[in-house]
Amino acid sequence: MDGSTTPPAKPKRSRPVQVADQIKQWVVERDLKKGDKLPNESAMIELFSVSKGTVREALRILEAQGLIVTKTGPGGGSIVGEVSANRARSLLANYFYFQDLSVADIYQMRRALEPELAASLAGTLTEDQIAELQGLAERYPEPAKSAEEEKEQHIASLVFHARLSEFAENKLLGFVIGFMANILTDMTVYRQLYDPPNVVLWSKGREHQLALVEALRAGQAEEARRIMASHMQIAEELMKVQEAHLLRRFMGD
Amino acid sequence: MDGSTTPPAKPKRSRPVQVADQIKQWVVERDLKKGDKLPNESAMIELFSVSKGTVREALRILEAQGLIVTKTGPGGGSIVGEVSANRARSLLANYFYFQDLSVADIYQMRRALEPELAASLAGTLTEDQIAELQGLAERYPEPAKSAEEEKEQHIASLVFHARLSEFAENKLLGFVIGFMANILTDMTVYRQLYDPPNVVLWSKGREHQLALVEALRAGQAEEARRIMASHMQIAEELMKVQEAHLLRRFMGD
DNA sequence: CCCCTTAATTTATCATTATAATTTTTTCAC
DNA sequence: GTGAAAAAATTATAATGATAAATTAAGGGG
Repeated sequence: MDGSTTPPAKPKRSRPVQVADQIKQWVVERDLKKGDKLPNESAMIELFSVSKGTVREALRILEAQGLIVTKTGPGGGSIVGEVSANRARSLLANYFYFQDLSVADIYQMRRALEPELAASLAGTLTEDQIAELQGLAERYPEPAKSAEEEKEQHIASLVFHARLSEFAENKLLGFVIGFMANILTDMTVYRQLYDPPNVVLWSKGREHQLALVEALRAGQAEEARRIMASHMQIAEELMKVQEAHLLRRFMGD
Repeated sequence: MDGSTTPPAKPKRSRPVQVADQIKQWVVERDLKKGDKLPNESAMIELFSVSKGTVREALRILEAQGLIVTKTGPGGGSIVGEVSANRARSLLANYFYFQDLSVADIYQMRRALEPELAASLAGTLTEDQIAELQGLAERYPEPAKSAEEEKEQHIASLVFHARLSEFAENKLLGFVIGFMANILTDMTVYRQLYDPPNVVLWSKGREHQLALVEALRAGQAEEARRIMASHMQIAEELMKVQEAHLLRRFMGD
């Protein structure tokens, strides 16, 4: 009798999910990298002894997670595809769709992280990167004349921060900051325009960004940290006027 | 009216992906909440004019993202299911699988965030929560006698931090800290045991946790922040001896 | 009233066929 | 020989139908 051969603890997992897990395992065991090929559909059908539909559902699962990319044609099939930052942000945004984040929550994080990023970036950027940041910071030399224009400027400012986060050597730090910039951009794009432009805050924000670029170029870590810290205060004041709850949408890809 | 209003710019998206997007839109438009039912398979086949296989692949995509849960039987079908923290962590871990995080990276984040969490938690916890934390902190009253035992203690300490993160009112802050605790736990479970127990560091770590619980109970935010900050220094020293690169695995669910 | 069996409903899986998209190979003009 | 167009081969994509499995509800003794 083979009564002791415990049928796995979770018979609840559907076959497509099981197959998806097997494929993942297959990839990890062989330490496959970004472009490496997986067996084609018919091979997987034999390999896992399941039907075509099941294999396809498994492949869609892995595709949804960003782990594979599938192409038709000769030499086609599925290949390992590293998860893009964009996809990771979308998937994470789905989680926070249900969590009721507030502007205050996001700024509590930004206050803690953005100065840290600024400090760790000081002196590590190439001249090209510095120039790009400077270009972003200088993009709107005049104060906003309308609420619409202020919105544009606000988004441009967030692009500055997003770009900065991509330069981070610490990928975790970079991802989290970029994710927040994304949320705030999203929120800004879809918000109602009811606030008059605040010229004073705009002006301070711009000065901060330019000063920050200088500090980064000069490799002054602590100065960069200090500037970013006050910049966060300004930015928070600009956002605080908006409603407290947000992110009631699914993000795109 | 039929759906011919959108033959959009991207014919590259496969039909299952398109259907998945349509379902998401369907859900968002109606502002459906956690347990709400979606149309069943055959209804969707009619609704979107696609085959059964296509609908099922779309459902697997949404399921993989944690957005729906599907059950068989009468009254079964798919329902909206809020994305669990666990699933979100898994999906994000897939991203960092390709990113080569180091222990130093994680601790740069922890140094910035854990003290902030501690401070914001001071005075906000119930007596039950405090008691639970104290129980976790007191779990190993004796220094580790073997490397194996130290590993257990280390993991217990991470459980303490993970639990703390769940109490956070700021869900973003809580998620990120919990995610890091997860990675470190994972890393600790699978690492080689080659370091002798470090009694001094262990002792300091334990004192920190107990003192932290006291500060949280007393509502002393700045004291809590200070304690957590030094605790992070200790913890980092304990981890630094391990290899710099990690997370070369897919996480479970 | 309770427990067991049966039925009804819905998803899960499999099998087969046809179609679409790509790439490779061949062919043919020059 | 070269190069471009046509044909063939390969692979995923999509549709359809049939059967299995799971779950709930209903019915029928006891």
